[in-house]
Amino acid sequence: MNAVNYCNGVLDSQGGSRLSAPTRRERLRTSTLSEIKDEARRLLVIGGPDAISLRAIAREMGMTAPAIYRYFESLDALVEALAGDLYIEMSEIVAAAKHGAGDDPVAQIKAMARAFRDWSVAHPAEFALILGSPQPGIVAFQESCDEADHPGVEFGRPFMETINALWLRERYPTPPRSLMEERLAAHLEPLRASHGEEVPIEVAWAFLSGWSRLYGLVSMEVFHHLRWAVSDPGALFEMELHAYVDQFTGHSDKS
Amino acid sequence: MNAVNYCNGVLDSQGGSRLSAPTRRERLRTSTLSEIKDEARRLLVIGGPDAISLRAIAREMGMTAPAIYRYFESLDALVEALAGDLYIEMSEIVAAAKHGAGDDPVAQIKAMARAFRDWSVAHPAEFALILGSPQPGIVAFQESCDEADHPGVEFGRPFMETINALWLRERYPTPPRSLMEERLAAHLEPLRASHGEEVPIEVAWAFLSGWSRLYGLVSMEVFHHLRWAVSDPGALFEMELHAYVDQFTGHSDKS
DNA sequence: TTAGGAGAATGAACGCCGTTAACTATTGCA
DNA sequence: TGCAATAGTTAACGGCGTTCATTCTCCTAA
Repeated sequence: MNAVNYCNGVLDSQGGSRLSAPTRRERLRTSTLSEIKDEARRLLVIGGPDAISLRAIAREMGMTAPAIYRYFESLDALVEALAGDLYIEMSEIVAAAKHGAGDDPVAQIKAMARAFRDWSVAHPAEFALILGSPQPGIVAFQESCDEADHPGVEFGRPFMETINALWLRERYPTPPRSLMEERLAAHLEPLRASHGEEVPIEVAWAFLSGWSRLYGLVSMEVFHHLRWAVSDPGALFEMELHAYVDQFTGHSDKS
Repeated sequence: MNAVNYCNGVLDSQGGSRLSAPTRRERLRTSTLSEIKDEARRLLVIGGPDAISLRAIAREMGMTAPAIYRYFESLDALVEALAGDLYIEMSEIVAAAKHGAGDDPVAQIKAMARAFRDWSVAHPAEFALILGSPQPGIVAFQESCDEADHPGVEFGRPFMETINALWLRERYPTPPRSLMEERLAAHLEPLRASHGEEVPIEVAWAFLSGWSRLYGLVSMEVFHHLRWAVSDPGALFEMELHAYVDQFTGHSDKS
C-alpha cells in the first residue's frame, strides 16, 4: 500500500524512519495504526466520509475513543491520512493498468482511463473522499502541506509520461502554440516543479485537458449528476475516451 | 428565486397551491420557511454542507430546534430543499447570461460557460452542495424523486437549445454517426423524455461532451484538485472553452 | 361572543459525536 | 529492580438530530 503520508497528523512516538529492526512495541503500534485506518475505511464505505467517527472505530476495535488520540492528533488527521492512502492505492492501480497494456501509448492511455473509471465506480465512497468536495476540516489541515508532496503528483506521472512518449513519436494536433504559451505557460510552475522544467507545453496541455475531461465524466457518473440525462454513463465514457485518443492518432480506433 | 421544489420534505399545512389570497398565518409561515432556508445558506457558506444544523439555525432565529420540524420533516429535507433552490438560482444566472449575449450561438455558449464558472468560483459551498459529492442522507431522500423533475433538466435547457441552433445552422464535426447511434442512442431516454424525442443525437452528444468538460474543469478548480499542477485554473478554463467552441466554428475565435 | 380546535413553539430527554483532562495499568529499558 | 515512557481508561463538556409531551396563541364556527 506504500502509505507515505505526505502531510499528516499521524503521531510518531519514535521520530521518523527506523534503521534497526522494529521493536515489539513498534510492531504493535503500526498494527494498531493500520487497524484504525482499516476500520475507518469500513465506515467510509458503509456511510460516506461523515460516517467515519472515532467512537465507532474504537467501539469496533474494543477500545475507547480517546485512545485513538495516541495515534492521530484528531479525526481530521485520521481522515486525511486515510485519504492519502487511498489516493496512492488508486494511483498504483492506474500505473499497473499502464504496465499491463503493452507498448502502445494510446493503448496505455485507454487502459489507465478505464482503470481509473473502474476503480472509481467500484469505490464511490473512496472516490468522494479523495476527489469529491473537500471537507472544511480537512482543507484547514492541508493548508500546512507542501503542494509538491501531494499524491496527485504521483497519480499524474504515468499519464504525463505516456503523453510525452506520444508527443515524441508524432506531433498530435493542439491549440495554436502561441495561445498555449500566452495563456497556459505562466501557470504551470507546480507541474514543472514536480514533473520537470523541460516538459513540452503540448504535453502539459494534453494532460490537463484529458484529465479534466476524464475527471468530469467519472465524477458525474459516480455522483449521479447525469441521471437526468443519460441512463448509462459508461457508454458516454467510452465514446469520449475514443474521441480523446482519436485526437492523437488522427483516425478512429475501435479497441 | 422560483423555488419550485421538485421533490421534498417541505411540510405544507394547507395542501398545495392557493387560489384565494394567503391568510395572515400562511404569510407568516412562508416567511419563516424562507428565513430558515436563508439561515441554512448562511451556515452553508460559512462552514460547508456539514455546518448546516437545525440547532444553529434555530438559535440564530431565536427559536428552538424542534420548531423547525413544523416546516421540514428532517434536516436532510431542509438541505435538499435548499439545494433545489440553489440549483435553480444557478440555472437562472446561466440562462440570463445567454439572453445577454446577443444572437450568436457561439457567443451564447461562451457566456453561459463563463457565467457557470463565475458563479461556481464565487459560491464554492453552494457548488459543493448541488454538484459535489452527494451526502448519503440526501441521496436516500432523492430515491423517492422523479428524475424528470430534477433541476438539472432546466439547467441543461439553454445549453441544449443553443447547441441545437448551432447544429441547424451548420453541421459541426462529431464522432461518426454510426458510433453515436450504436453507443449513445440507447441510453438517452431521460434526456429525450425531458427535452423532446426529436433532439438530434449530434446535439445530445455535443451537450453531454461539453457539459462534462465544463463540469470537470470547474469542479477541479472549485475543489482545488489541480493545485498540484496548475496555479491559475481560470487560464486553463479559457483555453478549453476556446478549444470547445472552435470545434463548432472550425476556426480559432479570440473573443 | 365565546368555546374549541388547529397550528406554532417549547422543554426535557435519548443517544450519538469530538475533544480534553486526570488517572491507571503496562511495558521495556537502564 | 525500579522508573519513565507508553497505552489505555473514565468522566465530563458542549454540540448534534430527533421524539414526545406539553403549552401557548390564534382563527373559526356555533
